[in-house]
Amino acid sequence: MEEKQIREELQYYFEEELLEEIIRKGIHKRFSNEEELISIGQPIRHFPIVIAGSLKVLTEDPEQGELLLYYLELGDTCAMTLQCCFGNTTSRIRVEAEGPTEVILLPVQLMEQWIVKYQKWRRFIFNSYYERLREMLEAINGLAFDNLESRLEKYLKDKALVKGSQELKMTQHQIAAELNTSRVVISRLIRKLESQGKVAISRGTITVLELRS
DNA sequence: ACATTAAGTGATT
DNA sequence: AATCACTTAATGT
Repeated sequence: MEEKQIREELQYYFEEELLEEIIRKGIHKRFSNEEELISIGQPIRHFPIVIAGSLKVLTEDPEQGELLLYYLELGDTCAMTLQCCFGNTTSRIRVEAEGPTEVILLPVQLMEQWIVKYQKWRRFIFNSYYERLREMLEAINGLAFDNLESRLEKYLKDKALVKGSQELKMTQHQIAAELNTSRVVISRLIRKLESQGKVAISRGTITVLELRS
């Protein structure tokens, strides 16, 4: 993607001068599907702004597996990463490309400068915090109040929206991992959804038939 | 044809 | 809802 396109994607979020700085100081990078941007325990030097595709953010426990928290799409940035910029702590989360994705990586030192310098940046950051917190709450609500069946349903619909396609090319094993459950359980629930006409299944792909959220 | 990997299932906790 | 143990089916070499 060229500079001109980057401007187009981001111009609604930032003022001209800031946009200029983002383009000049940011590193434009492409990631392929499943590629890892940030892993747990890693010190953060850059933070990402998504300009195409999407990222997924997960927590992980070496013993207990992983859990999907939320997605980052166009114009989103990662609150957990922002936290690391201020606190100088290491990452508590893992970030991975969901399909081919393009991001702009900005050095963390710019964060504090820009907070002071640009009003729009300030708003952008606070807004990001709010959005991420809201999504996280949603994830917690799911864990606390939903059974696995409705969690799975939400997960599939969400995934279809993020991917922009109801054809999900992924194994039940992968689905199970992101919901932190076992493949066998997913297999049974998915067959149930199939019998309800909500999804269609074949080896390696699952098609979400009812796309309404 | 054979090996590997994905998915389905009954029984048990 | 998790785990085990096993089967069946699809795909790769």
